[in-house]
Amino acid sequence: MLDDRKLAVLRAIVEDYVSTNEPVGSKALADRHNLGVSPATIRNDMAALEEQGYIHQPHTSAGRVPTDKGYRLFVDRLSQVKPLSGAERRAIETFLAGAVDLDEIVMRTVRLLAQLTRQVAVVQYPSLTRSTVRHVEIVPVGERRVMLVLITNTGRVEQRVIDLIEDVAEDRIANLRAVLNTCLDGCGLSNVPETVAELPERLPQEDRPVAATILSVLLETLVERHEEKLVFAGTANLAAADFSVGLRDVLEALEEQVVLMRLLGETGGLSELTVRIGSENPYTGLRGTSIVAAGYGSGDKELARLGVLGPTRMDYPVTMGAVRAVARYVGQILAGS
Amino acid sequence: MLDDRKLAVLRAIVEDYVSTNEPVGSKALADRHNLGVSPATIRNDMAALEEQGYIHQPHTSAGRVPTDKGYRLFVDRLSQVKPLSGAERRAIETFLAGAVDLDEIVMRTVRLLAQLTRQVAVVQYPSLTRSTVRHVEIVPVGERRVMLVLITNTGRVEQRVIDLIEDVAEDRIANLRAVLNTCLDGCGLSNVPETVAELPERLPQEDRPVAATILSVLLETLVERHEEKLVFAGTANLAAADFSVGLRDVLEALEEQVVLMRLLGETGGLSELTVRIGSENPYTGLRGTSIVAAGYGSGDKELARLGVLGPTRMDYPVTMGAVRAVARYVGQILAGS
DNA sequence: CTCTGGCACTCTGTGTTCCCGAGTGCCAAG
DNA sequence: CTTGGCACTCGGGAACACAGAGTGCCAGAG
Repeated sequence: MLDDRKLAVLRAIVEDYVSTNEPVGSKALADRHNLGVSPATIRNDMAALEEQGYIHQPHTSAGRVPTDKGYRLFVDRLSQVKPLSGAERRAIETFLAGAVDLDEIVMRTVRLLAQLTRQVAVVQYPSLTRSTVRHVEIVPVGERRVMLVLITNTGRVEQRVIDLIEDVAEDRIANLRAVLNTCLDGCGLSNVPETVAELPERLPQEDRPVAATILSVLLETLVERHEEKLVFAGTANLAAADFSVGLRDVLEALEEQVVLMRLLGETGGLSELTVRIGSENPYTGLRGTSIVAAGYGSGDKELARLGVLGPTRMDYPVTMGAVRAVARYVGQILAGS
Repeated sequence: MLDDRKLAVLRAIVEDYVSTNEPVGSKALADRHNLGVSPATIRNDMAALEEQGYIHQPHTSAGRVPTDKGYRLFVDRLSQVKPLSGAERRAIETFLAGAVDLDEIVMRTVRLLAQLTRQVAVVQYPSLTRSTVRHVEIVPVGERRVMLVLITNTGRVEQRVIDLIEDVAEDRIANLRAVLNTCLDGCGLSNVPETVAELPERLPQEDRPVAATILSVLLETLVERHEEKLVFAGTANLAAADFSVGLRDVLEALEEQVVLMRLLGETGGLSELTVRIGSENPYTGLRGTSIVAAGYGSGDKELARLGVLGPTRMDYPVTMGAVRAVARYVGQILAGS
C-alpha cells in the first residue's frame, strides 16, 4: 500500500513543512532531499498519499501540507525522539537543582520546558491522591480555631482553617495529633478515608465530636483538591508561532484548568510520551494544536504529568525529546528532595 | 488656553474613540454629541487640541485619535469613576465569599477582575513583609530533617525543608517550637530579624547550633520571598482587543514577575487608584497599554496591590470602577477570615 | 472676535483587472 | 515503473481607478 519511498516522501514533506511553514511542492522536494527520483515520480507518490489522506493541498495549484493523519504516521513510524544535546542536559540539571521547595521546582520546570521547546508548557502539581502522608499537624490559631496542615511525601502542603464548636485544651489537641499521625503516617492519600473511619474508636469519648469535625474537613480537603493544580508558561511563544487564527481559543483553553487537565491525558506509564495531534484531541477550540505530554514521578510511581502545547506543525522529534528529558529530571529532583 | 468647549470636545473624542475604535471626525462628533456647534467650529477646536498634543491624526485625511497626554487629561479632569451596578456588586460578593483559603481568594479575585473588565487582571499575593506571624511550626520529617512552616495572619503559609547536622530529639524540637512561638507570635514580619537575633540566649547551650540552622533558614525565607508572588488571568482578552501588534511583548511582560511588580506600582494609599497610560509606564514593550491598579488590604494597612492591564484605548471610568470595587471587597474578605 | 457654510484638496481603503509563476495532472515514450 | 513534456489552474502581487471621509482655509454673518 505504502512502499518505502512513499513513506520517505511523507517524511520529507513533514520535515520541510515544519521548517519552512509553506506548502511543499514536488520540485522543491526533489531538490532538497536526494530521493533519487524525479519530481514527476514524486508527484505520483504524492497523489497516492493524498488519496489516502496523509497529505492535502490547500489550493489546486499549491504544494502539499501534512494532515493530522500524516503527522500521526510520521510520529509513530517515521521519526525518532531526538535526545537533547549534552549542553542542554547540563543546563536542565543545574537549573532545576537550584530549587528550594515544591513551588519552585514546579515553577522552574514549567519555564524550562517553555524555553526549551519554544512553546507553551504545562505542568501539573504532583497529585495528592497518589502521594502518601508524611505528617499531619493541628495548630491552634486564636479561640476555638485550629489550622489543619497536611504534608505529603512530595513536599506538598495543604492547609485549612477550622472553626470548632467548643474550646479544646492544648493537650487534647496534642493527643489527637499524635493519634492521627500514628495512623496516617506513610498512608497513601487514597487510603485515608478508610483509615480515618476507624479512628474515633481510639479516642476518649469526649474528644470524638471535635475529632469528627476535623476529620470531615480533612476528607473534604482531599476530595476538593482532587482537582489538581496546574501551572503554565510560555504563552508569548504562541504569538510568535503564526497561530493568529484561534489564538483566542487557545488562551481560553489554557485558563480552563479542567480542559487542560484532560489534555495532559490519562496516565500512560512513567515517562511514556503521549502525543495528541490536532483533531485527535477532544476540545474543539484547539483544532490546529498538538500536545506532547509525559508522566513524571519519583521512584516508579507516576505522580503527575507535564507537557507542551503548540501548533500541529511542530518539530515532534525535538519537542518529544525535550519533554521526556524534563520529565525524567523532575522525577530525579523530586526523589532526591 | 483650553476653554470648556474644547475640553468637551476632547471628552467626546475619547469616548467615541474608545467605543468605536476608529479615528473620530468632526462631523461624527457633531452628530453624536449635541455640543451645540457646527462641525467647522469643532474642527477649529480640534486644531487647537492637536496643537497642544492632546490628540493626533494618523493620516492627513483621517479623524483624530487621543494621545497619551489626551487620555491623561481625560482621566484626571474629564471623567468620574463609574460605580458598579448593584447586580455586579452582589455578584462579586457571592463569588468571593465562597473561597476557603488564601490561594482560592487570590485565584477567584484575579478571575473576577479579568471577567469584569474584559482585560488582563493581575493580583499580587498579600505581602509577607507587611503581615504578622500567627504561628511557626517545626515538624520532624524523616531522619535529621525538619520542615519549617510559617503561617501569617493573612493565611499565607510558607514551608521549607531543613537538613540538620545532628539528630535532635522530639522534645527538644518541641521546646524550640514553643520558644519560637512565644517570641514571634503577632510579630510583624519585618521585625522578625531583630526579634530572632536575641532568641538563642533563651535556649539551652546544646540546642543553639540547631536553632541557628533553623533560624537562618527562617530569615532566608523571609528575604527570598520578598520577591512577591503574582498571579494573572484573562490573557484571552488580549487576543480580542485588537492588539495584534506587540501582543508578543505584552505576553512576555506578563511572565516577567519583576516587570509586573513594577507595573503595579508603589503603594499609593489604600484603595487609591493608580493609572499609568501608555508611554508613562517604564517598560518599553508595553507602549500602547495602560495599567489601572489599586492597593488592597484588611483594616487600614495595604497588604498588596491588584490591577488590570489593557490597551491604552480602554474605558477608564468603568475599568477604574471595577478595580476599586474589587480591591475593597477583597480587603473585606481578608479582614473577615 | 467667534461661529458657520462652502469649497477645494488630500488621503486611505476597496474593488477591479491583469499577469506571473509555482505547482499540478496527464500522457506518451523510454 | 519512471521520466520529460505540456497544457491547465489558481493564488497572490502590482497597477489603477474611485468613492468617501475628513481636513484647512476663507469669507461672510452674528
